[in-house]
Amino acid sequence: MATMTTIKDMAEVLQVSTSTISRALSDSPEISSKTKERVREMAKTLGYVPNHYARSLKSKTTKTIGVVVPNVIDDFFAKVLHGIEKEASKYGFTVLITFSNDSKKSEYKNLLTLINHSVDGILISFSKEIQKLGDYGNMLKIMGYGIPIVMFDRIHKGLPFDSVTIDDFAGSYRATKHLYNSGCQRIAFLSPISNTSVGRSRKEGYLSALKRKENNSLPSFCIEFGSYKKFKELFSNVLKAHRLDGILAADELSAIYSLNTLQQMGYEVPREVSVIGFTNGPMAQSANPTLSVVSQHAERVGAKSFQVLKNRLTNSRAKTKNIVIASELLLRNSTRAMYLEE
Amino acid sequence: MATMTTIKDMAEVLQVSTSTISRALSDSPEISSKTKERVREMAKTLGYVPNHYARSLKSKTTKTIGVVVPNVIDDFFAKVLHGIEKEASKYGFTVLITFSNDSKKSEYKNLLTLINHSVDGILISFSKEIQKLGDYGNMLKIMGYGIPIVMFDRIHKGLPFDSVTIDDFAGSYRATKHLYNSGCQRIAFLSPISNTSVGRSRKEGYLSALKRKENNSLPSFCIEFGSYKKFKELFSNVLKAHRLDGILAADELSAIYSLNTLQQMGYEVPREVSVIGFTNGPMAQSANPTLSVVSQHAERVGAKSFQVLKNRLTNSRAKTKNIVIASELLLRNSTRAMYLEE
DNA sequence: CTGAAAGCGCTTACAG
DNA sequence: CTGAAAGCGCTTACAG
Repeated sequence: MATMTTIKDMAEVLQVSTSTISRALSDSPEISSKTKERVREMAKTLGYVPNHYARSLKSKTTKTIGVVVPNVIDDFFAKVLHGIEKEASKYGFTVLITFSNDSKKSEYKNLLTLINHSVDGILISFSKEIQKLGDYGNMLKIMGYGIPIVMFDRIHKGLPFDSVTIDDFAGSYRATKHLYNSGCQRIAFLSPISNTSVGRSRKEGYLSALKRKENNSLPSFCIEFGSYKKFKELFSNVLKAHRLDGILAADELSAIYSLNTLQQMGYEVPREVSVIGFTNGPMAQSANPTLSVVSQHAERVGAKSFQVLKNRLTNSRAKTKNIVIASELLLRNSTRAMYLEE
Repeated sequence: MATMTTIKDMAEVLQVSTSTISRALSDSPEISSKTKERVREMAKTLGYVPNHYARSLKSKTTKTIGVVVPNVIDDFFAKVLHGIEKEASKYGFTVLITFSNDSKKSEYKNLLTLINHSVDGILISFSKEIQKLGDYGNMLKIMGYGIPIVMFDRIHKGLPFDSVTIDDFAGSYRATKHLYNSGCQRIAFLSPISNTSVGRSRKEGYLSALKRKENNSLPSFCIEFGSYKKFKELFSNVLKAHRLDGILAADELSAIYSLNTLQQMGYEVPREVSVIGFTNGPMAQSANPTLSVVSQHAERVGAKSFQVLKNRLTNSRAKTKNIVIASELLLRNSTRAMYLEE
């Protein structure tokens, strides 16, 4: 901890009370402008920085929020974080970021850490583990502290918190529809996140689109896996067995991996097989051919999440809100031109 | 801020003093095990979480460190952050992360925010702006607070802080050497970070390798740019004008972009042009052909940085340390097999 | 083994 | 316009 000049130090030097210093610093109308001037100057030359802890101990508010996020390696989360930070700093809020690494235990530990750092509120996107187990007992305990919480992306509807998500169902539905409208007949869904709320919605959107196809419904092929270890083998087997001609991937990595695998196996993309992936990340943009994606507007998700939390802070009894950010289908070169108009 | 049970609440319930509660909680040998037992149980049922702020106000130490990093979108920084967080949590430290977005002003603002959050120490990787200007006056002011600081990756040697970097010069030297040993004669260096300490070392490593080639020295082509906007145009012009046959890129994006541009222009990689990039990120791994890279072991850089800071915390007067983490040349398919042994 | 008291750095109602 | 005093939630030397 740094050696800091305190209000008391300044009071001694200027021969006034600490109350006066405190008030002058917060620009209270009770203080004469002469005094304010002197105090400010002193503060500047001494490099005074208010002690955030002492202040919040009194004021019961810290202008600090906490974030619990699965990781920062995924482009989506990295961008969300950027969005949160940018928006928060506009309002003078500091952001404490923690990573759950998709583990329920460290997620809970992080939550507690944030609470004992007296954050004013918390933004959370749940770990794979808690979403898989579906056991939100930890969150009930956390609720006992009465701290405002906003869920984003990976959420749980059973919890009475505000939420910010993208329209995963609709995004997936739209992408699937685009695939068959451009001629695909045997479309597979790839997902390493089948146990998350997000993964489930995307799967439903995919299945739903296949069922609702006007004339005849199309067969579905769900390829779900826990890790990328055996991805290539798994994917190429299904590919050959069912002569797939369209791929919808629930995340960036599986989109890229499927694209690479297809090419290595000698398939031409998009002439023989079309590919659409979720997340408009750097890999999608630099792939060859460039990848058509469902863009999630991650920064906007972050910014919006902060706004919702901020509103919750000032109005704790408002009805809970569930914000949905529209995703966008960005067509690039891994999909064919359309055969039918939507 | 959450409504929390305090030590005082528990003292009332159990009819003992706050001192006893405090001591019981910190497992002081002075307290009977019976009392400890009762207190712990009570703490558990009441969901007691110690107020970190109050504690640090007394103890003058917070077990919290701050990080100032340019961004979290670059794979390198994301991984460093993971490394820091992982290592810090081993020792019960909390990590406050802030982003400078490569701006000198917000970098300074972040530093001050961290200090008034009473972090025990700070880890920093400088913004492009401060490195370009070379004006570290802000850091001198920060030094006035006497807070331990460790620089990582983008550092400034004139400052009396510990540092952790990778061997940028050697990594670049080795990569360049590999390029000409595998037959490249006209090797260019691509850099969007020419103004950073890291960028400068990599450039020197490249130039140095070209000069020291045994028989005859090779021509150098430095392509430096501030943004990727006109990358393609700039790059393809130099490429054609000088018939380049080898590329060393100082970051992941320019490596990928150059690879893509080469292919779009009809060059075969690596038969006609070889490419090596810095950063072993997801793009490099998923590129087609897979990209040979200088891997920076980013997580290790993060973990090591935390360790150095932690040591500094306990021994403030030790000689400053400059740790260098060895980089590694990972050969994949964007470079040819060797002609000459190194 | 336990308690009363002081103090960390601030803010703010109360008094003048 | 300014000051003395109490208190936020904790820790710890001092006393018993």
